[in-house]
Amino acid sequence: MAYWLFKSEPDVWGWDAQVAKGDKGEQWDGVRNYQARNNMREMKLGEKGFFYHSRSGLEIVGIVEVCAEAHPDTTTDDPRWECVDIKALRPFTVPVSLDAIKADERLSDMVLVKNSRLSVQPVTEQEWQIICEMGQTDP
DNA sequence: GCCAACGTTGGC
DNA sequence: GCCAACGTTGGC
Repeated sequence: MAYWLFKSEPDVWGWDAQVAKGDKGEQWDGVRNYQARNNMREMKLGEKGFFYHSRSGLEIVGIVEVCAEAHPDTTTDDPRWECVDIKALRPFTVPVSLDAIKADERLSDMVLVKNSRLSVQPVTEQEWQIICEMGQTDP
């Protein structure tokens, strides 16, 4: 069981928008980066990920679940781009800020810290546990 | 809003 | 296949 992290600008597509889609979820479209796409191809039904607000949020605000595996991105005719569907699972009791993540030595290898530009990224099980604890939320 | 870092494109 | 130019992302 792998864990993931999805980044989005809250002004464009935030947690509230994701929650509003309910259990059907929504495709994570618009990704035009091979690394991010490859990560989505790896995702299996039922795997979980963090939902992170970039730019004007800079914090992890909730947990999402993959509810459809990789399929063509319907927002483009270019067959190279695929995406998964995700649905909101539960919000964090306490959002976990980028500052808090950077301040924790155990999280210094996180992709979020090392490669801030990757919008869909893997999270290790250890990182998953630590961050859920920080957010006072069930993993 | 700025700009560094990174990814992609395209001419050679 | 290299690399300069360009576009985008995202922290600050």
